[in-house]
Amino acid sequence: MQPLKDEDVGGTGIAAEVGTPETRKTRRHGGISEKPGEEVAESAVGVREKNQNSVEKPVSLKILADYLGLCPATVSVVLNNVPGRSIPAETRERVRAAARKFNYQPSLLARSLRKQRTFTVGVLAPELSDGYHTMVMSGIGDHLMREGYFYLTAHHRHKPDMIEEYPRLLLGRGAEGLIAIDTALSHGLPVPVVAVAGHRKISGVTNVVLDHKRAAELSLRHLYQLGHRHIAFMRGQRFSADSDDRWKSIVNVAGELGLEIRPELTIQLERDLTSPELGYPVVQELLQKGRRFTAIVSFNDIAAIGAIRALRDRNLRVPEDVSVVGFDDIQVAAYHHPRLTTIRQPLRHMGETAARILLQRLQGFKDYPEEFAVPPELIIRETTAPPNKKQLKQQR
Amino acid sequence: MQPLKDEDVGGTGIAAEVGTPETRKTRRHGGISEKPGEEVAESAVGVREKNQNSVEKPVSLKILADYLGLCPATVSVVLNNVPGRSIPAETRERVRAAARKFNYQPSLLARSLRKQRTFTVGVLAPELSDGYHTMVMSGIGDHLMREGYFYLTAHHRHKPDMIEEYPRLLLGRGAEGLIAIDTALSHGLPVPVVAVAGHRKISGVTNVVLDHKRAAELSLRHLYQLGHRHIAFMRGQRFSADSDDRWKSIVNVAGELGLEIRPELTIQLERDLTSPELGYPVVQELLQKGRRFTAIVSFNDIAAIGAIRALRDRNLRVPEDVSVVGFDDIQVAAYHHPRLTTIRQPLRHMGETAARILLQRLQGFKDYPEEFAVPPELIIRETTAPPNKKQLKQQR
DNA sequence: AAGTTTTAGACAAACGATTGTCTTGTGCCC
DNA sequence: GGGCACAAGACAATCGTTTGTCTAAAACTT
Repeated sequence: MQPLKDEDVGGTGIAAEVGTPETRKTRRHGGISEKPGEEVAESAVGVREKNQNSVEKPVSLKILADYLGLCPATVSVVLNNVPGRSIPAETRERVRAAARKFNYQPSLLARSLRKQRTFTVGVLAPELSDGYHTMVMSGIGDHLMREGYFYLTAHHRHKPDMIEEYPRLLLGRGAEGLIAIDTALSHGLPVPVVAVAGHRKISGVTNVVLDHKRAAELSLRHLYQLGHRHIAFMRGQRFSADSDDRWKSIVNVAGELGLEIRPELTIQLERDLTSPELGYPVVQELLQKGRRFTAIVSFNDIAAIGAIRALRDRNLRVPEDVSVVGFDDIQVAAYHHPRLTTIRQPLRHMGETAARILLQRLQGFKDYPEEFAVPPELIIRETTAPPNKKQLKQQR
Repeated sequence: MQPLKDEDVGGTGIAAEVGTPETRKTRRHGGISEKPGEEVAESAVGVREKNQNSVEKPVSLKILADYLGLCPATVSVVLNNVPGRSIPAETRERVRAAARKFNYQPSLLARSLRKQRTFTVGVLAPELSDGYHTMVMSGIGDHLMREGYFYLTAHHRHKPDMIEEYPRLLLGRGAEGLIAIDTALSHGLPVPVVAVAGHRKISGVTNVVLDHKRAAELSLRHLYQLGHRHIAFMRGQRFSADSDDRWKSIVNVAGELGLEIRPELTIQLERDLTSPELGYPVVQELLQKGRRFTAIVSFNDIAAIGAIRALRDRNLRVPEDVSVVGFDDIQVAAYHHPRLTTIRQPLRHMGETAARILLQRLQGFKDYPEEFAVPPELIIRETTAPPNKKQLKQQR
């Protein structure tokens, strides 16, 4: 940091002539001592405010400028390397040294206000605590932070009034764009929006979705090839944006394969749960009613785990008596007993994709796709096997 | 609320004469049509910017003021119900009606700059995707949103330079306080900080921690009472803030019970994983080395699930041959097979507590505790049972 | 009728940056 | 030595609010 000393000397020579000396004399130094050697004294407030250690209260541009005997604009110009301005290298270095010395951090708030850019986006999700949203958020967070963006999170628990209100609040907070996870937006917004697992087509909203057709093909073909013909299906909750698309694809593919979808073997999930309890009572009920089936296509892994528990509790073995296919491939799926056969949604990847598309749109990229489909993957583990002859015989 | 009506009546009579009509006429209307009935016409830009539907570009205070023929300050005063200002009820209503009509949303950015209050806090976590942080975040998010705060999230993957850098960035973004989850802060900050599962004592940082002593008592007593004497222990990863405290408590309680902690039965977790893979290879190794034990005290549920898988893969039954106690009580714990006996950490509650304490401190509450311990709970399920005689006999 | 109080707002100065325009002094050229 | 270009930075407006002060007119007082 010796340059500081040199500059002080040189600076004195030059700067003494710049502006009226009076101007400089009359400038106050905003609380920062001007003698280079002298450190800023901690105000001895005694017991109060003991938590103000290690990082000092932020220094503003103005204070820095006063200290340097420059005007704030010049300091700003130097620190931002604004092109087309002539500032001598010596002054530049002097400014940068001071900025380092006082650990100057520009107020992003003020800068955002001025530039009308916040480098902040809003993320809207129904919940924070379950695996699905969490993985997507993780992908989103990774990408955004890598690109120097921050994000505000809000969750709405599927309540329509909050789904209506939070986007507005987030925009008021300066969010330049929004990512909505599994959220039924009812209309567009004045900023770019990317929806993950959004089902509706809304102008201005890019949908990042799973390729549900392919997913249905993977799971149904798998069961079909194993020999299953009597399959129970779970439909997702109505509030879940994916439910409809996924169901349509299943119906579609079942038709192609010549598989029958029986109403009495179709479970409609209703409860807003993120624990296996979601799948337990509904399968239990199916069994109590004496329904016969050799496989279950679950809406997700969590429900599949609940379903398996319900089967076990009725002394049915998985996969010997009943096969189960999950959906999502959450982390515990591979460590469940038995290991879960499932359709992997590349959730983290979907989150990253959503973030990437949003940032592209923020950078003025106009030619964005209306929909972006991500391919699923069939992960065959231990919960699927050929149907049990005995079970089959009992049917019909 | 009837008083309001009275004012309306009284106000009308007074306010009709106020202000020169000329003043109001000559003001321009800043692009907003002045005829109350006439809606703002969508500028017909054709193909471009089709995403600007439903919510218009934000209207500023100035535009609203111009439209009303008032000055921005007055409008602000009305909308914020600033006390001690005399504005007739008629004008107030006129202002509010206009605000509703144009869906005025104050710029929180500008307001924050002016008031030096952002109602935003920063949340710092190692990861976003695992159950622990997710549950804590969920509690934090709930409380903050309930109180009208927003939060910025950052994750650092335990990298020290990021742990150093992000707090600064978050403060630059206007965070008024910080909640650090499982993060090894090295020093205080110029704002209130609450650490969840932080281990160090740092002035200005309130620690919200689990009562580890109690947790160790619950799990060890339980195993002890069942008859276990040869217990394997997992120590958490060194980067995990909880590891040390938890281990010390275990050592402590083991001493009180007269239980021996054998180095050859102690597993040191090293890998930075959030999947059951964390616990699989380490237990596998223990078994390969031929170590004898009748119970495992796992560092967390995820690792416990991996451990159980490793035991099974060596044809050891849980709990008949080996008992396993987890930690955390994550959602799948109750639905694992067998259902996991574990120590429940009230994670969501801890998150809420952290948020609550932070907000209290932000509101100037000085007398905050340095540490806040939350009691754990023993959840006995199916992975613990009395030790197997045969296993016992083989020992020693 | 003059003085005082109250009312209804306007005015202007912040908050902390960025950026287009102006000023002043210096160096250079012929 | 007069004109010109350029260097170095000051100045001022701006982003959208909030808030303390000020003013003109009206209303009340005696």
